[in-house]
Amino acid sequence: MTEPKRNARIYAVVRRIPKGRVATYGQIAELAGLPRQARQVGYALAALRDGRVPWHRVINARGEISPRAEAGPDELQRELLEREGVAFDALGRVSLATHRWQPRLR
DNA sequence: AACATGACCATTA
DNA sequence: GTAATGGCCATGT
Repeated sequence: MTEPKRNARIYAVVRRIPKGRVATYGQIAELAGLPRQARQVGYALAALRDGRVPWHRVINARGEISPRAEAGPDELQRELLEREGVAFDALGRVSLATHRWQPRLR
């Protein structure tokens, strides 16, 4: 219960991202019903301890892997994405136009 | 309570 | 393309 429901909502959205696709923090925030709260998404993912959530599919609006304090997870994230077929350019960026997850309306 | 920090973003110049 | 600015808000000191 140290965990707010808001986070669970965010995790639920991240879990819907299909393999081989990526989503931005702002996109997740909006889909989770928390518009303009992209930072809270990043915070929620940083606090994440649930291994069922594909956190690596969430990148920033520039198409880059957001740099963390420690350099370890960054490379892991890139490797996981490449393994799913997500391509990075020479500058370490993903083409959002190509790989961005576009959920269908309901 | 104030203040700083953080896996962010859109807008403007 | 870069830089500055405002918005957002949980968490820790």
